[in-house]
Amino acid sequence: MSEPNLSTRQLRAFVELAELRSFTRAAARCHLSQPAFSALIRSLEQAVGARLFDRTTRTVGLTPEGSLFLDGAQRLLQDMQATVEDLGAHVALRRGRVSLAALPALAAGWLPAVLQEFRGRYPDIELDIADALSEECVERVRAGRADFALAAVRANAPELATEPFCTDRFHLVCRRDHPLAARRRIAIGALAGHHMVSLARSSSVRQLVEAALRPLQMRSVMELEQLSTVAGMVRAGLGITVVPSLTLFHFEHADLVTRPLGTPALRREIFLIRRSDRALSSAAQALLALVMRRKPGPR
Amino acid sequence: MSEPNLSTRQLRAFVELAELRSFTRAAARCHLSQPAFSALIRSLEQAVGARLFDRTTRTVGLTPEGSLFLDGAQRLLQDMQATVEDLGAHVALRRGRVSLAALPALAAGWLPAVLQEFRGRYPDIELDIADALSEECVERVRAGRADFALAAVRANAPELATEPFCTDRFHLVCRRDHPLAARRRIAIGALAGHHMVSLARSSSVRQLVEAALRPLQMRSVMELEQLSTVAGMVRAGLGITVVPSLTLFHFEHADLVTRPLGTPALRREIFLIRRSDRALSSAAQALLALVMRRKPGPR
DNA sequence: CACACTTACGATATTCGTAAGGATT
DNA sequence: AATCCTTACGAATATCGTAAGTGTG
Repeated sequence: MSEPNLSTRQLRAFVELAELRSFTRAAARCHLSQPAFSALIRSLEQAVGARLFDRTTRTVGLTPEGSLFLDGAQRLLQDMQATVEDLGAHVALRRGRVSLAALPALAAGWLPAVLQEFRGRYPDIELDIADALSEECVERVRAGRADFALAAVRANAPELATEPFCTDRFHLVCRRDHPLAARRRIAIGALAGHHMVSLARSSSVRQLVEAALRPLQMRSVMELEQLSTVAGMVRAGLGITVVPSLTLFHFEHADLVTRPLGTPALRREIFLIRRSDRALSSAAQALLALVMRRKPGPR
Repeated sequence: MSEPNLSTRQLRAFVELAELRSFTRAAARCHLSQPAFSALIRSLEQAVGARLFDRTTRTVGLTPEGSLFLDGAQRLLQDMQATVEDLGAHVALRRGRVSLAALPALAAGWLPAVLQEFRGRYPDIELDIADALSEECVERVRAGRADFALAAVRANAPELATEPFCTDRFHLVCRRDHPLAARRRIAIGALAGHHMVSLARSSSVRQLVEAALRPLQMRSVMELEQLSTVAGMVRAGLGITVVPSLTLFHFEHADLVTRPLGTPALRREIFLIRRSDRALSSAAQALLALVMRRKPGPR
């Protein structure tokens, strides 16, 4: 009853014929022989159940019903073209949106250069970046608010997939004039007895550091929130600290030195979290590809 | 480049699959075998140049691009259906508009019953009726402001076609106590010497009456605009008048009698005027058919 | 008779359904 | 093993182009 089977070819043929008022010329524009074009128009008229053209052998003109249909046909063609082009723009990465959640350590130090390259390549794709702690990163992916995430924990929800992304070595940071600064590699035990400046106990870095140092205990524990504060403390000679390599940019200062920690190396793992039940959009795929290609190497 | 050839079948298949998330069930709804349905979806994906579904063997879901396209596909289908239905409504005379221009004599006396029948049959078709003198009737058709017209003149424009519609006998109207009222048929010559009440010289009725009576001259000529005024004058005994039969309803009064005039009958012809270069809309065709069927017979 | 659309018809392409294949639960 | 989608393939259908037909100026 209400399921006419029309094709864009029919509609385009109709519009061309309405404008050119000549089967011969309209057929040429549609790259069809004139009889085939004639049949196409006939099939359209049959599909919509109305005679759309009055053909005398000498002249072709729209019927009143045809005039009525012309508006709709043009609108439909335009809408269809716009819809398909919009889709194409997304596929071709000329448009779109990608959302990424990442640990602040990654978001501040490593990510900006990646995003700059991404924006240079796909200037019209919107970037939605969240710097969040690992748990919130995972939650954002789970809730669909992020296409994928880089976090320091594995996801345990069934609809989420976790894969290793990179490893992050722990480093000792101390003043250049500190005794430990003389060594190139430092074993964990060497930290014993030194004053430590540390982040708040809730921070994942702190938890990982504590776990790595165990059973060593820290001396003069602090509860700082910001790594830049830690850096200030260390620079002032209040102690040493241990941080993952991705955060070392906070400590780039002439008075400070950084040394890899542990043999074998002490490290934490960063994971890539994504939904397993939903494909990534083209834009997200593109960002993911770039992220993987510019993955930080082991340092 | 920008001419994707989509069909409504593809769009409908796409929407069904997006909703049912099952090739098997969606194929059934589309009355297709499952492999044929699968091919249909594949052809759509190829046409728009994007993968729209993610198929694992166990589950089917839209890709992000597919979600994007779903809105457009649904909108397109709905618009197409509405457009075709609107066209169908016009063809089926459930909707539309017809414009008719007719002489006041026809518009007042004969037309109302015709329109009433038309409206009874096609209650939702808008009627645009103009009562106008013959020249304006023709002009309205020429300008496209009327689909067709009933007038007392032939059209001479090349894009207009004129065909006879009906003939309109002239009648004498006089008081019942007038000497002429005694006769059943009255020759033209019998009018000589009687006082005449007449319309303005510009009226077509007046011109036709004068031509018909020639070389007889009228006595006590008046310049009235309205036939109802003429009727009043005749009733008052100021004279007799001659009018075409279609206007006789103005003179239906107990004191008045009407008599056919002339042997052979004195008559004017009413013509149907329409454009020859443009077809009539379905609504106009329907009204025309009814008008022809209820054509006034010779009286 | 020249032009423009329609009809006729054989050739080509597309689309269909059945049957077999492959992957996942 | 059962389910679901894809691939394979012969058959039915649709569409195409050439050529002949028809009506009009």
